[in-house]
Amino acid sequence: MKKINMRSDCPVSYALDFFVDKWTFLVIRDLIFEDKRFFKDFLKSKEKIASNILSDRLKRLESVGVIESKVFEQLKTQKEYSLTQKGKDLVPVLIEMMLWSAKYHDGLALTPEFIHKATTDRETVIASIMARLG
Amino acid sequence: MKKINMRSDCPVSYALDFFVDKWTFLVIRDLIFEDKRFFKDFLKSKEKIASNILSDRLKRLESVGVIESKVFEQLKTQKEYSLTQKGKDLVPVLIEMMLWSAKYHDGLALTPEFIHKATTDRETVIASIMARLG
DNA sequence: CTGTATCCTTAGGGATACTG
DNA sequence: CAGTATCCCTAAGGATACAG
Repeated sequence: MKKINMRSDCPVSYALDFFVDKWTFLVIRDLIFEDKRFFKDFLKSKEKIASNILSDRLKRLESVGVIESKVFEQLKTQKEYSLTQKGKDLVPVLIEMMLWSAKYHDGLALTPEFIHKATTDRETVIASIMARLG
Repeated sequence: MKKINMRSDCPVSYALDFFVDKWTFLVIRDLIFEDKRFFKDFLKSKEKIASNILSDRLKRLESVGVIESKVFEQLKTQKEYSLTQKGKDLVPVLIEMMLWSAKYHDGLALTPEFIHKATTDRETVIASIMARLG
């Protein structure tokens, strides 16, 4: 499992050490915006994560307390993943990343409505996402 | 030079493709919070970036329009690096990363005052950083 | 379906010597 | 001092087969 080496006490560096890889944040994105909960759901994301990598990242995210998993009651062979509070608190980071990307690159999958709303009424947008996540 | 492969039209993925490496964001951090401007300044940051990597990242950041460089008039052998608007617009992303890190990890180099101020009066904090950057 | 294991390739990056 | 070039090593991660 990918392990974290803390390079300094800088809070930026700390965050980077956590998510500087190609996949961690995409799994979190899927949990926040795509309502994905099962292994197979994450596998289907358009960036095409390999199953071994997904397995590794889910384990690591759980080990650092960003997600949690429980047996899915309707079908005991499946595990259901969800965000912890620590994970939900990444919403503002995601939002800022998205707004920056949208500002400087055309053709990304973001509606003008969302961009406008998130820019002018950021707190409300974040609050409503948080509410949806429970 | 490290090249960017865009994996999808997702704005999160887009941002990740840009800064998913150990150094890019630290260079930006140094420009925003440490007022570093010269090659040797970045070399001195506590995470100890190697000169070849720094060289690569500065070139790439300039090529994607996040920083710009100009000959330093007082000493023509030096180049002075600074953030473009696109670079300055990363301030909110940095701030959110820092707050998340501070919330979930003790001992990071952030004052409680800053954390409090940035949490309760985010817009003002961002505005004052932006103002300082010019 | 949920993962795990294996194999293999490549990219990232550390160390360091070097040039203008 | 500002960078560049080289060498080399390791870790990240694709492909894929497989197990419960």
